[in-house]
Amino acid sequence: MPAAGLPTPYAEAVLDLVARIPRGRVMAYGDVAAALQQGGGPRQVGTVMARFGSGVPWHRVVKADGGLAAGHEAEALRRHRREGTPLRGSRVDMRAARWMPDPS
DNA sequence: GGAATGACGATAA
DNA sequence: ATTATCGCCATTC
Repeated sequence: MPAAGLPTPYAEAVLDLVARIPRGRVMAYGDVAAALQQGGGPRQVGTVMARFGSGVPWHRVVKADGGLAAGHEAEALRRHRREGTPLRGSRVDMRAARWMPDPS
């Protein structure tokens, strides 16, 4: 596995947050962006995951409608079934599985 | 330093 | 349910 290019500070912030999403829960790309409280948006988070996501539980980051990560649907679905994420067919049940970090 | 890129999101049809 | 379009904005070219 070739090492990824140098992670930007923004990328590190994204990865830190994604790493603490609990088992069986998820965050939407836009949720991650909002929780960071520093610029950026859903697309920026997606770009970071595409480049540096290999080291974090990337399958716990989903689309706002519960859709799984583009290009890794099969893999993500398998992992969610294994860790008990609330699903509705091949989509995550956002109402039940959505997680936001504690404000502490 | 301007243009292109893209694990997205909301809305419209 | 699905496709099409537009807005968003850090990063890359």
